[in-house]
Amino acid sequence: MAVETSDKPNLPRDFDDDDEAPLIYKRYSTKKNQSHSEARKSSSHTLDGQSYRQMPNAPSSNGQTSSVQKGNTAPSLKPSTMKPSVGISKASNSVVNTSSVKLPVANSKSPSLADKQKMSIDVKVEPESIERGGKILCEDSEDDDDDKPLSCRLKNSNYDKKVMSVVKKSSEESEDDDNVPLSKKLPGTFNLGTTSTNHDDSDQKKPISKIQKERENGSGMRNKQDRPSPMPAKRPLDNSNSLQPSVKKSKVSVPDASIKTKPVSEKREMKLEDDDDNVPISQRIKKQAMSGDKSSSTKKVSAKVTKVNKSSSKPFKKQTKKTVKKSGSGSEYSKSTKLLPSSGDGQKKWTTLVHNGVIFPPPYQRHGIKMLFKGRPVDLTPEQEEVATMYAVMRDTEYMQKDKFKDNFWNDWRKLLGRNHVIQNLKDCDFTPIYDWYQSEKEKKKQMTTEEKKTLKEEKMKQEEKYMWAIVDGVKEKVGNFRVEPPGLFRGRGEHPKMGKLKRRIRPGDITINIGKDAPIPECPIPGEKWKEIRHDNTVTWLAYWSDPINPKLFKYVFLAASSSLKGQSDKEKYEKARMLKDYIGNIRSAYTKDFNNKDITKLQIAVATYLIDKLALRAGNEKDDDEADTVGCCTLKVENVTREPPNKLKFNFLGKDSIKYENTVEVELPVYNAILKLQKDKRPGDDLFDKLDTSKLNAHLKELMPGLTAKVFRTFNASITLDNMLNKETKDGDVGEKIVVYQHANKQVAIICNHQRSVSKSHDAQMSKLTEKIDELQAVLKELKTDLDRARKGKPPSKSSDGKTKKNLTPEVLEKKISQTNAKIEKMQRDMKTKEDLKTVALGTSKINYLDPRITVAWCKRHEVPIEKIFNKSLLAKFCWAMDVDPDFRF
DNA sequence: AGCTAGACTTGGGGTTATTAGG
DNA sequence: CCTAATAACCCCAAGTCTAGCT
Repeated sequence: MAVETSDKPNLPRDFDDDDEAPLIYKRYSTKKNQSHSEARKSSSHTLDGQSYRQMPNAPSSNGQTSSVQKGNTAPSLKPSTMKPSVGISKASNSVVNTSSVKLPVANSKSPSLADKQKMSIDVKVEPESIERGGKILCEDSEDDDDDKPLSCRLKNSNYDKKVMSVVKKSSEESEDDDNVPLSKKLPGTFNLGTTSTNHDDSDQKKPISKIQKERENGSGMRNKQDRPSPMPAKRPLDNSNSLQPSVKKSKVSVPDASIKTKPVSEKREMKLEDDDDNVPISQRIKKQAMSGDKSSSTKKVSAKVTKVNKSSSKPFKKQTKKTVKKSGSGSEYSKSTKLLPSSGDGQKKWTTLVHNGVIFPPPYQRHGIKMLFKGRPVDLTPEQEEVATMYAVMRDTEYMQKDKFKDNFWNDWRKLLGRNHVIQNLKDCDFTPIYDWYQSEKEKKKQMTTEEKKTLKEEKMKQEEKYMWAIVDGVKEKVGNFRVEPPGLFRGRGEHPKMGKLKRRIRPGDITINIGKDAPIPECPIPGEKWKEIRHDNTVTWLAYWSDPINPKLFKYVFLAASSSLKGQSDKEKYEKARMLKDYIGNIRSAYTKDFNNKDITKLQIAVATYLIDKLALRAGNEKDDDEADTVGCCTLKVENVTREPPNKLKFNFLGKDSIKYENTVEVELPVYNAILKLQKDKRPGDDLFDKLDTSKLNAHLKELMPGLTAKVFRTFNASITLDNMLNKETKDGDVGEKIVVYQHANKQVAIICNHQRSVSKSHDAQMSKLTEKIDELQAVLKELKTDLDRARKGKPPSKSSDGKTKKNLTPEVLEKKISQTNAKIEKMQRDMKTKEDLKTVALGTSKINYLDPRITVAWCKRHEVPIEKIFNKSLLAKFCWAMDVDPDFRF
């Protein structure tokens, strides 16, 4: 279905954009999907249909894959495991991965989990695969799906149904292909996965059959497309949309195949995940064994191991992810899923990369409002005025109370003013006129009609549209931050030594662009200027960078958005690593526990530090320069940050990342308490608690315990395992609302563990007292109702209301009902107040975004029929599209 | 072995959009 | 419908960690 439409296509390119543009325009969802798919790959549209078909095939594929299955019932895929072998020959790796096929048994097609699995499984995998069937299907079946809650989709039943229906259709269209192909397909896909990156080479090397498949799948198409992209600069985007047709034509050979049948879409290896989970065990075992050896063995050995992992990890990339998206709508979520190109090779992050560079903030427009110096208006040049305005506008912030801020500002501003300027100090400056002007501008903006605002917004959109997308390996992906940071006064957090300094304007000459070799170089948007440098480095993911004007040693990067395949993949790898820790944590804990008494002071410090990182989820604590705020993490804790409270408690008090205060008193095992005592002895308050330790030593040690293990993995691990445990322990039967409360409660525990705080909103107190007031009012009402009830029972008329009016004569029954209603209202308000007070300093969002494996949440939602969108907002859904088809039984 | 540049993740706050309350 | 509260999203600072160099 979709396919057909896609072909039609003529959807204006705009549409495509829209589609992708996530959120905003859903309406086109259907189309979008199509377009979307198209965009991703030329072949894609056709593919969609195919993909469905594949599903059916899946079973057959399974058969093929059976070998895989043999390996482990569970999934085979775990690339990671494979890695070792991989290390040997990268190419092979990829292939292996592809096998992703996991599978499920070939059970019947009954819709159930099996189907789902199949879906995911399915297939073939091509690296480039596009979207996953599941979503697509859904969309196809119902355009409106977009609007519908994901939950529906997620739910097995729905999902299955859709799938099935789709399948049928697909099958009807071209069953044969599916069936036959599988065997062939599988291999082919695999290869693709690996080779996908180098089309040319791969083709040559690949077996013919594989190649054919590729073409059929469309992957081949994709490649082709990619190549073309190089040509025109902008075209790429458009191309993606329109391309297919053109492509087909252009590409002679391909077209037919793609168009016609074959479909096989590329599917992704979605299932990989599941497989991984399952599979992993075996792998894990292996790993453990290895690790064990390592630990015992010399460091060298361990080191080697680590490397292996890394290499292996890379292969992961291939796996695809799946996308949730629905289809077209993919627009909303990520778009494609594609797989990752990176093949086994070590570092390659992409093969083709096309984008339009970055957009600059508009030039300064002078307002001409004169500030005062010693009460007299002062003339300023536009440059001077711009900086004065930056300062004037910050009048209401806390920075204005800080001398450091003012000093730094004055130093930089004075350079612009010059020594002999009328303005000789900051103290006698009066920025009020500028401040007032700014306030009135703000007010004007506010007063604009919604219509005007809308127009303005659309104009901006139009301007920025071309910068919002990049095409990575033929797939259109959202760019994260394509806007160059505007000039301003540096707002460092905490007592930052550089606060208030002028962050100068960034110009094209500051910016290095990274782009595919064949891609058109983005036109410099500022006439007469040019980019600093153009690079074609496919071992990194950034599209552009410039050096931070405040600290030239630092870079500011432009990356793809969180919803992109590239980011999704690394996100998934992060969680897989954390899950791996689950298998090692027992040994790690017993190992450090033993070392609490170690005579070797370095070992003792490592043990205690690891304990704190594990138990308290502290950050590693890198060394910091003097020109940064003075904050600490585990390795940089000072003696004064830890207070012993006999007999066995430790009180922590320090400023962590972002100068957020960490205050916590915890009971610890006696050996730890004593170790701290020992570490503090003979040291001054400002000395390092762990004077023999730094993050590199600590991480080096951790890597001996588990491949790839670093300090931050513990945070991810503890956060996710906590969520998983709490959800599974506390979820009871009940309505959705109650289940959500359970989720939020678990989420809150995680936030507390990670010390994710937020500042109390300015209006918090006001809001609380307002609530209290309302409760009081209700209490009064309640009292009155009770009085009236008494009177009514005695046949007396109601009491006079407070304002003296007479009330209606109500029956006791009615009054009783009102009383219970009021009581319920009061209780609810009290509960709300409690949660509000409870959460006033806790930020739930950070852990959701960074620490909680989304698969835990998705699986839980599926199991308990909670619509996923009740937990994840649109951004999160897009970011976690790779996790959406997780098996409901998934456990972290 | 230690150092540093580089690259990428994590984080809170401010702003804007959406929903709730009246 | 209008205002207030809440949620979503953007911004960019501040961490972590790796790799390559000496």
